[in-house]
Amino acid sequence: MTIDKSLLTGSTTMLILKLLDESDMYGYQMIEELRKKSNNTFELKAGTLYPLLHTLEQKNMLTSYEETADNARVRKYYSITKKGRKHLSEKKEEWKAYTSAVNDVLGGATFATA
Amino acid sequence: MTIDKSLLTGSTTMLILKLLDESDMYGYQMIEELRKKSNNTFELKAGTLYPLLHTLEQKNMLTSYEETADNARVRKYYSITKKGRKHLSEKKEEWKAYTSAVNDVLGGATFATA
DNA sequence: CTCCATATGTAGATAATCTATATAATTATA
DNA sequence: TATAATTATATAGATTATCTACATATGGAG
Repeated sequence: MTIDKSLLTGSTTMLILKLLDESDMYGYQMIEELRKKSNNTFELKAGTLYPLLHTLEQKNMLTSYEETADNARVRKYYSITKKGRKHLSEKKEEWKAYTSAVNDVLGGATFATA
Repeated sequence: MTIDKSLLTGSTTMLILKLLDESDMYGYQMIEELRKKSNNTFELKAGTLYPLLHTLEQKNMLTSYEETADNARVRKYYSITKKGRKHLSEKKEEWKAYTSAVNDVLGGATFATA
């Protein structure tokens, strides 16, 4: 298997797809969810997320629809597609291979469990 | 602890420092070592490595010296400094925190061990 | 002698993310 | 009720890491 060179910088895409694999969400909600699930490690910026969502939609990994919340505020929900799920699955494999390789260099099994 | 935003793209620096933490090496050797230790996952390019080594030397994380090999070829060896070791230690902590956070989002303990 | 591996290096391109800025509605606060 | 903070989406421009491509030169194999 070939590791995508952009995996390091591209892990944000994987995380977004993972969130949407669990349920449809709107942008602002993704930022909050990512922050919570990672124990405040990820503070994804709006300026990073929205262009990324637009790109993923163009690539047919996501579809979107607008929905009016109780308070009459309009939110844009995103839904993962079959193509998006396939991409997520591939990225997860790459992530495992990459972290495993880094841990090998950092000292093998002794490091990862330290 | 705050996670360095450039950790994703910056893991190459950590890996280079780790190699030099074990023994002095010259550039070409680092590429080979990284490839071997990672089971061919990392194919670091010369165009990535050499400018990176120069930058790390400027930042006093490394020092260098030239040595003539048996075959009369001159090699430029790099040695890690105290400052470099401190930086490596910090990067390793960030790496652990980051991968842990990603794995949390990807499904917690069930993912990492799957 | 020619080709390949070794060895170091720079320039320019690409891509991911960030900061800064913009807009606007809702909710909380004084 | 005015004002500030939060919610919500969006774009432009800057930064940075890495890559590809190119340049140079030596040593060893055929």
